[in-house]
Amino acid sequence: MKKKNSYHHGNLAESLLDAVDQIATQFGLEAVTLRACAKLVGVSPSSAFRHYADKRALLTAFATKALVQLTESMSVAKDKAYAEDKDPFRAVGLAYIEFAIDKPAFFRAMWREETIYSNDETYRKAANVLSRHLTAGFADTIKDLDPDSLSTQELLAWSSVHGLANLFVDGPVGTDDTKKEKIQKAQEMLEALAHSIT
Amino acid sequence: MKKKNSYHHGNLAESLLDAVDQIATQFGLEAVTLRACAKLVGVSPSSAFRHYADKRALLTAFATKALVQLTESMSVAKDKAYAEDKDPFRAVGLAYIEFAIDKPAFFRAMWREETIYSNDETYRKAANVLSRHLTAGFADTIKDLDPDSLSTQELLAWSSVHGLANLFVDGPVGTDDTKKEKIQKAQEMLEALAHSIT
DNA sequence: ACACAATGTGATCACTGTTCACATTTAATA
DNA sequence: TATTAAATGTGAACAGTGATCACATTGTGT
Repeated sequence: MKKKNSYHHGNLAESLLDAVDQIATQFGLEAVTLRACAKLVGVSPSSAFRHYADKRALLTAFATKALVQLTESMSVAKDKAYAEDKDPFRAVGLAYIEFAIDKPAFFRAMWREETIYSNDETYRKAANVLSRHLTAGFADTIKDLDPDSLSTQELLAWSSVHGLANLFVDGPVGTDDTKKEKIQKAQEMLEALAHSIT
Repeated sequence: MKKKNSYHHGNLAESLLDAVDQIATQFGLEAVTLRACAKLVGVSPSSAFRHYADKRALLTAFATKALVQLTESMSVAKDKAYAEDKDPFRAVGLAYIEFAIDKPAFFRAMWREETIYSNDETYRKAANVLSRHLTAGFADTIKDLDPDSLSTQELLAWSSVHGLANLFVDGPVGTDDTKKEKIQKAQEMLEALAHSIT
């Protein structure tokens, strides 16, 4: 990770994203400051603008990274489910919720329209990929006629999973629960949901 | 609404909440500024601190107001459903989603842990009342053994509704839809959900 | 009528995002 | 290799932000 000890940093764009993660994880997304990120990376505040037009652009890149990571998590979970001959639907749904629990900073940033440029091209592309992987994860349990538009079943599945993740991260559900207890609740919900969908 | 034209405003605490609503609705929650609120109300910036310890305290009050309003909306919808001999479950769920569509600023502020004092007493009280009304709205269609803890069915119901509301407000679902189209999707989802719960 | 609590003000502080002329380094070209 | 151009980092500045505090004004209870 560390490069030259001299004038040029070498990997500033990526390092700034790490700084955002670190600060957001520790103090919350609202506490993320360009200056704090710069200081954490060991660089002057203004240097950030060589890589990101805006603070908002930086957060957009961060949100994009979150989308990619979540997609990856779901993909892994799905493959694993297939390999172990388990239900991919439950696995993918659980991966979604687990991501939110494990990386709340990323999860929160992902869809926060007001703090990112949601029209940014790479962001939109990542969002589309995620959407595809979501429906693909459901593909074996849900009849999907049109892969480009969400069916009602898919919408129900996504909404439930997304809703529970949000209730865990920002809402009043599971506040005093351990991670295991949360996972337990999530599994129960997915169970009930699976019955209504299959 | 307008009071004296003199030194004392007369209703500053409440007026500031209106200002938050107005600014957040027009420019987004992130654009809400103490100074902008004060200016909108026609008062000096520092006067806000006589009524709210913090900017965060102001936003907490705003979130509390949102909780109360949503509770009221669901309550009305439930009563209406009973009066018209319709399914209260669908009515309450739809009210939740419709609130998010109609008042995104309130909806967003409601659960944003990072920008409010979620331990504030009146906030917690309002959150509890909402939680009760939610489960009460489901009461006729969902068997509820323990009214103090959410059953799996209730959790699924709340998650779905909350998730779709979030996907509409901040996420990638229904971005180009009219309100009617969103409502339509919501009803379809609730329909599918009702089948799995009853 | 008077004192006192409540409420609003203006000046001021540290901090934020952002800009810009400038410094330093790397890469490309001759 | 020597020289130039592009990329990248810097420091000083700017207006706008939340917050504080002594002070000004008004309302209330005795």
